Amino acid sequence: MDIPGIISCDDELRHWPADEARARAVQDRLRAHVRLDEPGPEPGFEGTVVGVDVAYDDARDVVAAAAVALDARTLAVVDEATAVGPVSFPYVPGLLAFREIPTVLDALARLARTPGLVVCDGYGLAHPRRFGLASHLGVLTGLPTIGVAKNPFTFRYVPPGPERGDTSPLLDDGTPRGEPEEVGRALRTQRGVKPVFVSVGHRVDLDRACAHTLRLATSYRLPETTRAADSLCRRALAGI
DNA sequence: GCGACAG
DNA sequence: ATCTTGTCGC
Repeated sequence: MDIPGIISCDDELRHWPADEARARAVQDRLRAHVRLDEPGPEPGFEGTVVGVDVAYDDARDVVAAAAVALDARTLAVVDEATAVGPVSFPYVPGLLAFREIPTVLDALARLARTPGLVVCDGYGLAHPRRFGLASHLGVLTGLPTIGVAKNPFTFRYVPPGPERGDTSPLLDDGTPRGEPEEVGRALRTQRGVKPVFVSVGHRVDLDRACAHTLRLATSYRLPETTRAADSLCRRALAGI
């Protein structure tokens, strides 16, 4: 596919941080490129919604990434791609992107079409430095991205109502002035089931991020994009 | 210093 | 994320 690339991916990968301090500095630098002023594609837009995910085998130092493209209107799978690579960074809360992004970019590059929206497994704005993996992937590729996570990380939320589509704010209480800040939303995608945690990545607003997530979570708690990508990267890892 | 902590 | 069997339920 064609990567619009707000930031040159190749350049960024050559300068991949060697330690945690440099990784945080990279986040602080790239954060300025996040665009929060665009609504993003409408749910059901003409194009593809792409789910990305990775699976690890730390013992063999291997990470497998998958990108699965669904037709945004019908949710039918129209393309799939995988990539494998070395585990380039340890797991450190707040630095997850450095572990996943290089291989995810390889998988994305193998798709035939440019995604209209990328759905990540994790956070975007809901991050200690407001630059989670969805933001990071968005800035490197220039693509609209959102983050859908299974856990609230360090943030607080009051459980949303019990019905599908009910939401409540995801709050950061650790702000400098002590005033809670909404960094995302808890979204109930199935009646009576634990919510997912949605945050903005790049070039999509929170309302649309939630609308897309709900539309993609047709029958299960998680969006079909995430389910498909999770399944594919596991199969890819098992096949090595 | 201690505990918590997306995947 | 990953280590891991059976088991309860629709």
